[in-house]
Amino acid sequence: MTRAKKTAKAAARPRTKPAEVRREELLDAAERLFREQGVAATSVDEIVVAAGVAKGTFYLHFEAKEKLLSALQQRFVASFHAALEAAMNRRRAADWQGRLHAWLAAAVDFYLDRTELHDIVFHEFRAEEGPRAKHENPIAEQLAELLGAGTRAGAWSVAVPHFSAIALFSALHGALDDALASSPSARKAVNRKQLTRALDAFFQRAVGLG
Amino acid sequence: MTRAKKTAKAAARPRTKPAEVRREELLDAAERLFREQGVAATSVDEIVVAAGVAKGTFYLHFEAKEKLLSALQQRFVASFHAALEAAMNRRRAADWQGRLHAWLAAAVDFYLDRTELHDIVFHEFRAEEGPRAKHENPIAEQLAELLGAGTRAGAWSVAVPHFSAIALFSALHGALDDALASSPSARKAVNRKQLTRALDAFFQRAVGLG
Amino acid sequence: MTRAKKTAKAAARPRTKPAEVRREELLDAAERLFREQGVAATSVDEIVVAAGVAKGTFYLHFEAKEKLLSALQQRFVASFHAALEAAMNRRRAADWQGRLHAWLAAAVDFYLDRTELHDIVFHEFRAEEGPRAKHENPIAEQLAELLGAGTRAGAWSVAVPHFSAIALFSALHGALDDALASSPSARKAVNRKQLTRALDAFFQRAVGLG
Amino acid sequence: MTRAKKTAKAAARPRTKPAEVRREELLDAAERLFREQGVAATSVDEIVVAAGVAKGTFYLHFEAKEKLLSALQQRFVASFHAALEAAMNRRRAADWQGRLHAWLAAAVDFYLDRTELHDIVFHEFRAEEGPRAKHENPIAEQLAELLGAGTRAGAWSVAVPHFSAIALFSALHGALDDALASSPSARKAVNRKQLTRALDAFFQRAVGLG
DNA sequence: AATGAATGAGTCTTCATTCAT
DNA sequence: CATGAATGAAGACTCATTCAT
Repeated sequence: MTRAKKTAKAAARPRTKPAEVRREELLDAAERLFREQGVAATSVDEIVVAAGVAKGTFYLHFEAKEKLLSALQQRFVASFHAALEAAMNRRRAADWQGRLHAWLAAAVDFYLDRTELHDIVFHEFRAEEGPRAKHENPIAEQLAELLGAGTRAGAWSVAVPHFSAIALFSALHGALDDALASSPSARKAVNRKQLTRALDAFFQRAVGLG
Repeated sequence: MTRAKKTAKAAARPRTKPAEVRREELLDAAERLFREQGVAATSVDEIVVAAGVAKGTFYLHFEAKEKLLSALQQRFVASFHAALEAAMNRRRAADWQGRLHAWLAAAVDFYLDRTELHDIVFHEFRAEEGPRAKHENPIAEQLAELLGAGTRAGAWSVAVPHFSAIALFSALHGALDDALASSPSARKAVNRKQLTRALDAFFQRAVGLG
Repeated sequence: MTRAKKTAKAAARPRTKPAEVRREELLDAAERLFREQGVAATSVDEIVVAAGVAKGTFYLHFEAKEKLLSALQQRFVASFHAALEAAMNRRRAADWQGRLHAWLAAAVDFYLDRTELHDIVFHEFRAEEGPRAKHENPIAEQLAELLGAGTRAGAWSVAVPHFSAIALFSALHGALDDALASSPSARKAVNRKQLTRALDAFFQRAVGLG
Repeated sequence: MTRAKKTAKAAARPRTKPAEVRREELLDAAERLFREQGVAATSVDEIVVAAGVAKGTFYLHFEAKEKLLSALQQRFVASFHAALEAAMNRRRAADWQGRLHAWLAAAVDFYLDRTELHDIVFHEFRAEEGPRAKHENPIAEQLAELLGAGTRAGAWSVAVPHFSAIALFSALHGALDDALASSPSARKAVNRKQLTRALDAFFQRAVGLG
């Protein structure tokens, strides 16, 4: 009840910003820190300092640290999804193989360019809504749709698109992780061409074109 | 709590045990707790209580909580590995398809019967020797060997066994996770038969037999 | 949340009200919340939401949360005082015993009907102007006047009215608290008749009529 | 998981003490601080500093700050009770009036010598076990027993000892509070003799000897 | 080998109050 | 009169690890 004291500090600050902007700034700051040090190792304190706001402001925009993580996850998935969609749409609608390849290539790129965030957002996140909440992986669903449509169009044959999509998405993920783990520090040195080619072959076989 | 009341309580306790035994007991206690509540939610305190030893004893056997987790991981992987090996060896050496199927079926069983531990040991574990330590996944390597040998024997054709093994292992893992996430609470109700069949088909295609 | 969406919502609201009205609304909202959850557990935020005003408006009417509590106290005491005055005045001026009894009976009723508020306003309030500010208890003073007047009129004998009033007021308060604490949940089940009779006897003796 | 750093500090400290001693030290430190600044204004941090232990040690002995307060309450009540018992027992068993007077005089003394603690322990304490937990006031019960025994012995007449005891205890409490509040800062200047005499008279009438 | 009292840095979260609009 | 985004000090509590016995 007695918190009246204050210390005059920074002079000119644009005190108030649209909620969306502030929220995004917080998200950006957190993303960077999470990338650099991991989620658990990053405190709310660090986030607010990085975002240039007071502690309380954080809780004005996120109920808890965990909710920020969820938001980050959604943001990441949404942009991943959009990138893949865009890549696919650069091919003709009827070019099924082209679309599949485009999807794959874009996924490899996106993943390799955002490794840490990907991990953070998908692995380091547990808790909330009990164990094993269906993440409702929209990326895999996107692939499933492609697989289903291609099958219906006679471009290839996939019996259970959802299943194959999940399996392929996981395979992709695993292969990339492995490649990353193998190239010690020169993370960027991973041979994308080669990797993409191998995955392409794997996908081809999976859709029955091997 | 007073120094004097020491003799009265629990007279006959085998105060000191061989290091290996104690270590194993700690591992067991931790495994159970991790399974029940997750790693982060389990404190060293709870572990020692469950193992019936004093706090300090923990640090006699493990440098840190993290090391216990590594040990648990190794223990898990080793038994997983052994189970798969055994399953494969129940087939004739020349029965490549049989061995592949046996490996897969055993993996599905092992995984579904030990879900939480698997997660804990593979997902919830980060840190230690920087990000992305090569997990040196022995399970995938085991599969890689099978794939390689089968290829050399002309049973199927897999160009880069290590790559395919990682991809298939990941696909397996992802498919199981997805299945588990979809069957709300009836976790055990996952249709193993059906799942195994789908995975079998996926594996077949992957090795070029689709 | 965006600046633009301001006109759409709740069209006709009487944005500005006379200070007194707003103040009273804030007091009402706070009273309800304090009753339901206690003072400490009620935040200014909750109060303004309940009163339907903005945070800043609170501080337009009260210097601090503490001041609101004081105001609530005064309001409570004033209405308590008025209720007792009214009850007494329903008896003839010369009917001293009747007036004393009326005072007592009204006090019991008022107290039992407003237990939580009473507590909040009298117990849960500390701080402000150092410890032990003279509460300037007007209720006790009202009783003191009655005791003094009755003594001067020869209806009974009380040597030091202020002292006896304080003591009797406290006794009343204590007895009611005890009765309330004893009747677990059926707070309203307290036997008012019986309690009033016992207090009556106690008061009689205290004024020398036992 | 990474809290290994340490700063060498104070050299010779008697690190470990019997739990009871530590607990008592914590209680003492808290009592002093509570007296000086009030319960709410005293942080656990301050308490541990005053007690010369680390933060964690506090929680080794008390589940929460609130529990410390309960413990303090019990300690206070117990010593209050004992002081009154001792005072009474300095009179002959048959000297009922003497015992009643002794109880009263001792209560006045104890109270006036420990005002702040008394307040803290009885007022500033709320919460826990729902509102209005029966404090099971042992002091009042002690008085009730005396009143009952005296009545049975024919020394005076009190119809419902428990009721009268509560009322008298409250009257005592209220009168002392009022006296304290009236003597602005010279708290110790309260005229004990006079106060005790007035209370004595009040008690006399209450037991039917007025 | 074993003990367990002690440590203390670190974490998240709350909330009364201010002030630019 | 009114708003509500922003503040930031303060608080309670946790827990991996150490070390004297």
